[in-house]
Amino acid sequence: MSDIRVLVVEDEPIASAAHAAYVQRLDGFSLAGTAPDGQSALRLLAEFSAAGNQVELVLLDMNLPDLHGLDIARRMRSSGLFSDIIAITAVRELNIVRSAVAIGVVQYLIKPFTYATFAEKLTNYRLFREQLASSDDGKTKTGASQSDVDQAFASLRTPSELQLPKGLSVSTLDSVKDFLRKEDAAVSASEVMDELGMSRVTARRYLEYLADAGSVSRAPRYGAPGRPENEYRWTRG
Amino acid sequence: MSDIRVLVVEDEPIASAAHAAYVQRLDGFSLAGTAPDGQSALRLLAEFSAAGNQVELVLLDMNLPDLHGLDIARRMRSSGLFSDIIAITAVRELNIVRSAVAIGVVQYLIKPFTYATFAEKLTNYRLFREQLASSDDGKTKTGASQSDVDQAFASLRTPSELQLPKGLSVSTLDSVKDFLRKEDAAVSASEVMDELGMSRVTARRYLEYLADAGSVSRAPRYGAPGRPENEYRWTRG
DNA sequence: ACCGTTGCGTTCATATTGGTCATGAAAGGT
DNA sequence: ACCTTTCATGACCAATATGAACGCAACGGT
Repeated sequence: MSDIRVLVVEDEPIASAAHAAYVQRLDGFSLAGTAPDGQSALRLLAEFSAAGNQVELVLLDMNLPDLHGLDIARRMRSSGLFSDIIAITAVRELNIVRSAVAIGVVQYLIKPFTYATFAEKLTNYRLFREQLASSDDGKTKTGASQSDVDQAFASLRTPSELQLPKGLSVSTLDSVKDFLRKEDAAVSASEVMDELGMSRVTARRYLEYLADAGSVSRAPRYGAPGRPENEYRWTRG
Repeated sequence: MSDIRVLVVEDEPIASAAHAAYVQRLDGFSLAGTAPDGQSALRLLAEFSAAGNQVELVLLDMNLPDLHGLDIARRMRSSGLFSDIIAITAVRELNIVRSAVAIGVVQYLIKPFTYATFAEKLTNYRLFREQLASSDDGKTKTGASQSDVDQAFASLRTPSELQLPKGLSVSTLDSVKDFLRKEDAAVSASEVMDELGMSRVTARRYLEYLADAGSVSRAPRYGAPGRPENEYRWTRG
């Protein structure tokens, strides 16, 4: 099966490069191009489409200099471009999620996100496509059943857990990530301990994992007596 | 919360009446109208929209005398109508499912279906909307997290309790659900075991199923030595 | 410069629970 | 009655947060 062609739409150069690198790193996907704003994204999509080289998936940042992501999606649909869309946003507004779903957004990523989260969403999307393709290749004359469709939709939600190192759990990692995203400032292990009600050792283990994974930066905090305390700051996005 | 306004688009009079009756029978939904073909559906939608009375959900048959369902959906998007769509079809073609998803079809029903199946899909959709509304009503300053969004998508796409997985029984599930609803606080598997007199394994299996189905939230309970115990809290209703 | 003080980093054993498997009982079909 | 299927159970091993103990790095006086 050929790769899924992906267009990355993102105005910040650093984030754009990161997302592009993520795509190339993932099996089953290939990068079709990148666009820094809505106009060029629409132009690129039209060009690819005219060349019979349709982009199948768009990673669409919702906050762009010229157009809002929802507007871009609407214009895509108006001009007959029906690529699938994964929305990426930093704003935490759930009410735009519904509008997004209505125009065919299949997944929703909240910045900043780790590579693991990114890979999970795209892999789910690929599984969704593969299930649709495999159950309908003409061999069975019965065709698709309701449960086939349900199963395909189910793979589009998020059960595919990534491989974490021994000793770490998904839900705890999520708690820590959510807390770090919420705090703009750098936080120490003790602060995470107090806020989430876990032990210092546990908090530090997860922060250290995130630091190794590159999602957070780690720096010592000087000025107070005692051994310097590490502080962690979210850097993804 | 006000009802979700639904438009039924279906050419066969008998089926149309049945679907309309189904909608009226369901809590949380009200029937906005019915249309026998694509043209009148589009006209009705435009009229409602102009009257500030936008239809929020369209039950769209894919095989209509004048237009294919996909075409209707495309024209809706082109004319700025962004109601959500549940597709209904008798043809068993999975490859059009992907196109349908790209234009914002949120669910897919294959004819013939029972009322139970119908109710399941619409209820999932309603829960999806409610979750988006509740997590974003301005009370929490943290905003939405990735897991909130994931949860909402899960309830949209998880086939819920109609076909129970092997090993689960309806009556036991009801006991567990009743107990969870009664308790406002989060409960652990052990507490369910003690209270309902079942084994821990059984209690955990049902709680885990409800967590996957999106009816309860699951979070580890920190603070005590030993492996953290999961606690479950009812989130529906 | 040196040294005691301070408080976090790091390691390890421990306490509990999560998860799986084979078993047993009960229900349903033939 | 016998067989098949289904669901709950107990026992097992694996997983994961905790607390204590020790080491380490900067601060602040001497």
